[in-house]
Amino acid sequence: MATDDKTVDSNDGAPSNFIRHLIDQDLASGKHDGRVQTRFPPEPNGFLHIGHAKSICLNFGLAERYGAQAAAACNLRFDDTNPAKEEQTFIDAIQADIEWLGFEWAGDIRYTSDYFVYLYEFALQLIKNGKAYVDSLTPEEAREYRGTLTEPGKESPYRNRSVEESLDLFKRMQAGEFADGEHSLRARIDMASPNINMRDPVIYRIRKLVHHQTGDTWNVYPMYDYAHCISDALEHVTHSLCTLEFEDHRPLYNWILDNLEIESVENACRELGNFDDAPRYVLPGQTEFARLNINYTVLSKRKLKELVDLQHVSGWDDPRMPTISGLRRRGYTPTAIRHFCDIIGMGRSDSIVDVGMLEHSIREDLDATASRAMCVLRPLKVTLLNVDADHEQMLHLPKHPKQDMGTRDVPFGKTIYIDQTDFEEEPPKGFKRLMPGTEVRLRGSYVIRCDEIIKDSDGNVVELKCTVDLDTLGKNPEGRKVKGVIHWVPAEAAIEAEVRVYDRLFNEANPNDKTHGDFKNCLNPDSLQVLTGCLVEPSLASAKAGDSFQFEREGYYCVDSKDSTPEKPVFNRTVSLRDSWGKQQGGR
RNA sequence: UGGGGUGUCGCCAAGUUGGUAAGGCACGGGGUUUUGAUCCCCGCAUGCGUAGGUUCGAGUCCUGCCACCCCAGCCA
Repeated sequence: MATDDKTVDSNDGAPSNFIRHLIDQDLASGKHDGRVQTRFPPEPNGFLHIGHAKSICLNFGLAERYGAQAAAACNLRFDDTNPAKEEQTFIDAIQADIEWLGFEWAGDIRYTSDYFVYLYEFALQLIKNGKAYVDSLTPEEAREYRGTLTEPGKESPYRNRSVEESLDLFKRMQAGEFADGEHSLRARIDMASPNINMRDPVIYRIRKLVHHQTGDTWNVYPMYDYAHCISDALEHVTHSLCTLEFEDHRPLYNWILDNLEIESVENACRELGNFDDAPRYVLPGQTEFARLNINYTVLSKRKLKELVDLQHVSGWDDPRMPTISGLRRRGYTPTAIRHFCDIIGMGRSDSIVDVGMLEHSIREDLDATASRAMCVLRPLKVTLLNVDADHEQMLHLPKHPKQDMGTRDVPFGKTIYIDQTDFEEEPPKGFKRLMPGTEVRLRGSYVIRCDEIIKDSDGNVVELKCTVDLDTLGKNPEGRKVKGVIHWVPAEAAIEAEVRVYDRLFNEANPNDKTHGDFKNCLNPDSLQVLTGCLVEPSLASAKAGDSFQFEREGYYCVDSKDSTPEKPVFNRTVSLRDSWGKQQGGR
């Protein structure tokens, strides 16, 4: 372990970052008494995507990293303050995704709604202390009073309403006496603040809805800015990490906590069992980092939801989606996703990560772990002239070229299939596969020579007749070099399969760029190519849903977890192999 | 003269008291190879948005300028 290495941690290869520096400083100064408490706070209004994975890896990763030297842990808290948009199904999916990624949250799952009673009591306290008031402006009026980016806002005529009246109105708001939008609870801060978030922000609104966790208990629901900081405080979080767009909210985050009676927050935290062993109570602090952007994809819940709703994809878990569940179904592994999150780093500048980084991560993992197999995508029949029709020979091919993963059986006989693209009657320069009169190696088998081409009436090549050099199994032919190696499957034993070849969902590097108009204009019409009649080697008969393989010379594929059956197997292409030949030929 | 941020290689990104630009991806060139894969070598910023200043010395300090991002939901 290179202890003198300042930039790269030998544990995971992740570069250091400003958040780790911050925590190191806080640990050194004793600010939080040696504790590191983070939290991952998703709103259950959609599926998690790779951008959330960055946050998950950050928050849970920090807990893992500092677990040895500090009392470090990461909570999972569903930020469920808006019953209009949230659903239990999303809660279940989010939980499953985090577990799949291999992270463990501390203790029970938390919900902001667990704290509704405290939040309500604190609101009463703010009102009593003159820090909040019930406003009765309509939402439209409130917008007008708020001012603009360059002009200050105006104070609401209800701003100086008595504490008693606000108290009464707020209680009646919760009692259900008013309709949505009739009143709101606002923090009394500064309508002239250059930071719009500080212009008496609404902290409670009326929402007469059934909540997925609390049912019909509440008629008022807290706003994010109010609920989030307090929830962090109640969980005794030390470092509250969020994305850059919340930077302007930090003053409000601090204002709320600073204007609450600290003993009451402390007591609530203790009551919840989150402040038992720490030597003293310390308020959390917010730190922001840049959210993830990846080219050729879109990472906004709103846009992903739109693709699902408009059926441009089959669902949140469509293998083309950058959601955790989509990537999982595509064949991505937790290892690859976590490695990706490590290598992209953590910064504060807006950036767009090359999707090649993601592809590199999964290739790296699958190259090391996936069993090899042969699959012919576009079959071309090959009859071996000097092999008897009843010839039966079992070949035992290694599952992996470098690691000892055992072998797989592939029968060899008179008739086989190769891929149409591995034969060219008029080959381009540099082509080293099968050509008329030339030889090529059948992977794991013999060298064959093409003697005859059979075509149909349209001139299409439909069959090749070849001769086998019987003295080339496991050894090179004498006196000559055979450069090409192509994959094949036995005609009799091969299994027919459907292969779904996925490509990037968008054709433009930045679908979010307004110059393209709506992002859906950038959709790649060829993002899914369904190939039927593909032939896979018989060893794949035992493949289970989700199993990954490298189809040699093609790419990494996995058994589709939804549509594949033993009778009709379906494979998804996770990612192609790197292809310098294809690139040289002008392919992507 | 609204506020808050960010600018280091094509893309990410280290760079912690100023001491003479890590690493990864991509790309290019070689080698090994029964996967045109993997793997292994080599190459890839006299330069850190820009113009000045301080200093023996600046990506790191100071000043001005420029570009880009975020904020006017009773969304998060």
